[in-house]
Amino acid sequence: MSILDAAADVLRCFGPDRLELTVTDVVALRGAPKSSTSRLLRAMRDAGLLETVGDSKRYRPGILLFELGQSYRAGSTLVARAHDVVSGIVDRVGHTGYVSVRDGLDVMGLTYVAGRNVLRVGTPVGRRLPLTASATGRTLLARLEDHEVRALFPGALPQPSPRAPRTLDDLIARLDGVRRTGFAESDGEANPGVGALASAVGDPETGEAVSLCITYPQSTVTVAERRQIIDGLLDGARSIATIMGDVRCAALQTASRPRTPQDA
Amino acid sequence: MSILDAAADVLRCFGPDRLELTVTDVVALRGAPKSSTSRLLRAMRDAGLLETVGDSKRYRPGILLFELGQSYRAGSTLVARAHDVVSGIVDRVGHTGYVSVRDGLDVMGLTYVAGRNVLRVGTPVGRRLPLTASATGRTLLARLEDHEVRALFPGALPQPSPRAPRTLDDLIARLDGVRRTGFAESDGEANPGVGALASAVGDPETGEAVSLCITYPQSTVTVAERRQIIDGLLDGARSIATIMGDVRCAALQTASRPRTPQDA
DNA sequence: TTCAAAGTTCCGAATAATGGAACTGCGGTT
DNA sequence: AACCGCAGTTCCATTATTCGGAACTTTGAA
Repeated sequence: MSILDAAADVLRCFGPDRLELTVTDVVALRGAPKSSTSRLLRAMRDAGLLETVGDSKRYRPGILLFELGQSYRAGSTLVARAHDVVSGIVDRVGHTGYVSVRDGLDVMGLTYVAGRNVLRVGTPVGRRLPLTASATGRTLLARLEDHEVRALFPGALPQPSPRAPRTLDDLIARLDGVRRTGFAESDGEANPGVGALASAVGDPETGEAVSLCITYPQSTVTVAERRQIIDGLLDGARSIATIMGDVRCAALQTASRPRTPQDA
Repeated sequence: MSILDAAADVLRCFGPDRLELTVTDVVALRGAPKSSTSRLLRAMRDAGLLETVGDSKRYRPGILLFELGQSYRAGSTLVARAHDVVSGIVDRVGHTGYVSVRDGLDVMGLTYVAGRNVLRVGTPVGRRLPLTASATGRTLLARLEDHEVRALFPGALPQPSPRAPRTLDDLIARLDGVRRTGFAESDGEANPGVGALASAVGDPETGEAVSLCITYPQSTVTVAERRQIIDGLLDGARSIATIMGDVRCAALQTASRPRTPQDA
């Protein structure tokens, strides 16, 4: 194993729940000898990948990584366009929106637009959601072929919530719904009481795909608003798909005018 | 030079203007042999530090770095507190605010709160501003001893704008003003037509320090608003300083009631 | 098809990484 | 004060990686 892999491995030890790590923490998490770990962490600090908190002992990701994280977002015009669309919908309906991408079996929030409403859904930026149990995740899965989806889940489906799809066949059926209607809906799956509507677009050039999502406390959303959100998402996804030449965009399957509200 | 330093060096080649890089780009930027560079970039990709765009050729920072960048912010309760304070001021005055930290001779935006006003200042998150030519930078410099400031600038001062301090003595005089009044003001320095007010606090425990800043188009700010912003910043900085036990906070020097508006 | 530029692979030489053991520094305890 | 235990660091010979020049392959344009 190269020291680079080891370094990346160390970086992966950090997370929302592990913001700072000591040498022994990393030893416990990775099982590497402590001499190597001690040297590695110091080398990473000297290189600027990590910082020591205060004088010493505890390490955390360096500001260099923060800076690069920013350019990760900026690097994608697809993300920027999606963000603009979501932003417009948020302005109209007042609910919170965000843009996210698939990473492995999770979906990760990239950008966030706070709504005007008093009851707001917290920022999902940098947070992971299970791919199968979120509207946003299913819109991204719906862009894959069924056999690709099956290949992603060789074992049992993760079951983070009772309302999430239980079996692979269950999931595939819902993905089919997403492909027909152009959007996906979550009904308090990832967070109880929180609903979400989402639609995905991709850039065939680079292969990247993002999901546009609006979330809201389920108690506060009206039927008319739901309709408005769906229309906004579909129109937005469609316009981006047209610009980028994304033929796989599910929203394109949907005629621009009439649409039957149908679970997806 | 260890491969870790080389890798960090490569990461530093990315920036707002250089979102994607090829092997030859990196060769040109770092002067390293292209065989080594080719291998290095691939190793970094295999480790997950970089991603290749589309199928190949161009590299950009990986999602791992984005994720870590998020926890950089979340790791600091000081940043969170500062963000809350700034957020409150933004709610009251409608202008844009942000929280930033010093990194070398620059100041870097960490969080951003968009104002309600039509004329908004764009997001500075992940952006660098020169330390000497920004309100935010000078509040952070004012926390250092004069000799430490002199040590930071062995050569001539960077002169990004005609309104920025020209000489070291000039700068030190202004820092003294910051220490007395508790805040710093920028008068179209970093961006023409854009004013800013800032105040800094630190956490003596960890040694980290952040600057709270409100920016606005100079044409739209009234005298009363300016007063309101300054009061908000000073009160906020003072309350955080009290919680954290930061005796060096310049805002503490200022009595809670009367204050003479004075450039800083 | 040809060509130049960009990228990759190969190689021995040079360098850096490894992990066990010994060492240091720091609290807390007897 | 001396002792203990824990976290972290340093040392060392061994081992494995990395290095950069040159040769090779791929790419994209003419």
